Amino acid sequence: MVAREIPHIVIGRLPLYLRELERMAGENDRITTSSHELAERLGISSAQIRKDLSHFGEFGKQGTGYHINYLIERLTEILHLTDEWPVALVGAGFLGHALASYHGFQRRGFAISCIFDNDPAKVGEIIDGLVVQDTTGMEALIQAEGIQIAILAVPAGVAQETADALVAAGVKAILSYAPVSLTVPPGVYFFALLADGKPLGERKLVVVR
Amino acid sequence: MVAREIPHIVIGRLPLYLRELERMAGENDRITTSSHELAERLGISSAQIRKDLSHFGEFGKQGTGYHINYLIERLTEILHLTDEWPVALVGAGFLGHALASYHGFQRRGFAISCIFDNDPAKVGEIIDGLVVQDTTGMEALIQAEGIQIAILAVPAGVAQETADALVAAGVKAILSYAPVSLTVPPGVYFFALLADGKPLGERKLVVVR
DNA sequence: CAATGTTCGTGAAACTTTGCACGAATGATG
DNA sequence: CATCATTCGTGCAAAGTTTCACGAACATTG
Repeated sequence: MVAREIPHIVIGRLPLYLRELERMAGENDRITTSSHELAERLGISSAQIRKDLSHFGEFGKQGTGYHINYLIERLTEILHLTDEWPVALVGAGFLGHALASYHGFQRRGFAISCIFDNDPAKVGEIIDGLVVQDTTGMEALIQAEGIQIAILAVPAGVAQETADALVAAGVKAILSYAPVSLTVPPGVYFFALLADGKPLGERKLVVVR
Repeated sequence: MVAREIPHIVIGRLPLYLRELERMAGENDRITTSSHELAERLGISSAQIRKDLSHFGEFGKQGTGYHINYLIERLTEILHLTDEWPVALVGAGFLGHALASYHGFQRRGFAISCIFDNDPAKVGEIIDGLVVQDTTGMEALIQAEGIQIAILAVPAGVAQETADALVAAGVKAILSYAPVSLTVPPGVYFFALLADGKPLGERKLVVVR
C-alpha cells in the first residue's frame, strides 16, 4: 500500500536494505531471501522490514519471501539511484585529491562536477579533468548550477564555516571528511541522498548511513 | 532528576550541545545562555534541551539560564571526555598518513596507539612515532589491548571485511573514512564516544554525529 | 491432494520520543 | 519591595515508531 506520507525514518533504512541485498546478490545461488534473513543480517526485526517495504508496495510473496534482484530494482527506483547528481568538492589538499581521483561515487550517480580551494597555489590546478576554482565564487556557482550535494575535505578549522557557506548556497547534503563534527540546520544531511517521488526541484534528500 | 535508564537518543544529543556550548564560550563576553538560545542555534526545541539535561541533574537557574562553562564541564564529565581512549588506525595509505599526523583527535582524549596495514611495503614504516603493523595480528592485538575505538582508512573494497574483523576483536566504535557505507551490528557505532557512568569494561559507547 | 510449514502484509497494541504548558525560582526595574 | 519579565524543570498529552500476532497465500512433503 503506497501511503501518502512516508516516514523519514523508513526512507532512511532503505539504503541499508539495498546494500545488504546487493551483498546477497553477490553470493552464489541466491535468488530469494526473506524478511527474517534480511533482519537477522542487519540486526533489526523482520516485522520492521516488512512494514517498511509495505509503504511502497507489495514486493514479496507469501511462502517464498522476496526476489532479491527484483527488490534491488524496486529500491533503486524508489531511492532514485538511477539519477545523476552533480557534486561539489571543497578542498583540494591531500584528501581532496584522493577523493577526486576516486570514482566510486560516480558508480552511484554522484559525479564531482566542480572543485574549490581557497589556496591560490591550488587554484587553476587540474585534477581529474576539472580546474580547481577559488572559493570566492563558490556560493554563486553552486547556486547557479543548482548543486545540492557537496563533499567537504577541508581542514578542521574552516570546516564549519565552509559547511555554513555551502548550506547558504543551497546545498542539501554534505559528506564531510573533515575530522570534526559539524552542525547543520535541520533539512540538511550528512551523507545523504535521494528522493521521495517529487519533481527534481523539490526533492527531499534523505540520509544514507 | 537522575533517572536509572537514560534514553540512548538523549545521550546522542549531548555532544551536539557540548559543541555548540564550546562555540558560545569562544564568543566574547558570553557567560550564560538559555535553553531557548541553544535550541535556536541547533534547530531543535528548547523543551527538548531542558528535558534532556534534566536526566542528569539540574544545571540551570530559573530566570538566568545555564552557565556556559559550568554546563560544558558537566557534559564533559557525563560524556567521559576527560578519559584517554586508545585508538587503532587501520590503513596506512594516503589518508591513514594524514590522520596519523593530525592531532585533533588527541585533544579530545583519542590517541592513535597503533597503526595497521596489510601492505608488506608499509609494514614496519614509522608514522608519527608508531610502527605500522601487519593486519595479520590485528585482532589479537586489539583484543589484548582492549581497544574499543578504531579509525578506518582502508580502500572501499576491504572496508566491510575490515570493519567486521574490528567488531569481532571487540571494537565498539568505528570512525570510517572509507568512501562506502558499512553495516555494523547494533551496539557498534560510527564515530562514537563515551560513557554513562559504568566501569570502564562495560561502558556503552554513544554516537556522536 | 491433504496436511504441514513458511512467509508476507497489516491492524492494533505497546512503547518511545517530542512538545506543550504551567508552577516556581530568579533577576531587573522603578 | 512590588511588579514584571525571564527561564528552568517537569507532568501530561500528542505524535511517532516498533513490535505483536494473525489471516491469507504459497511451497513442500508424503
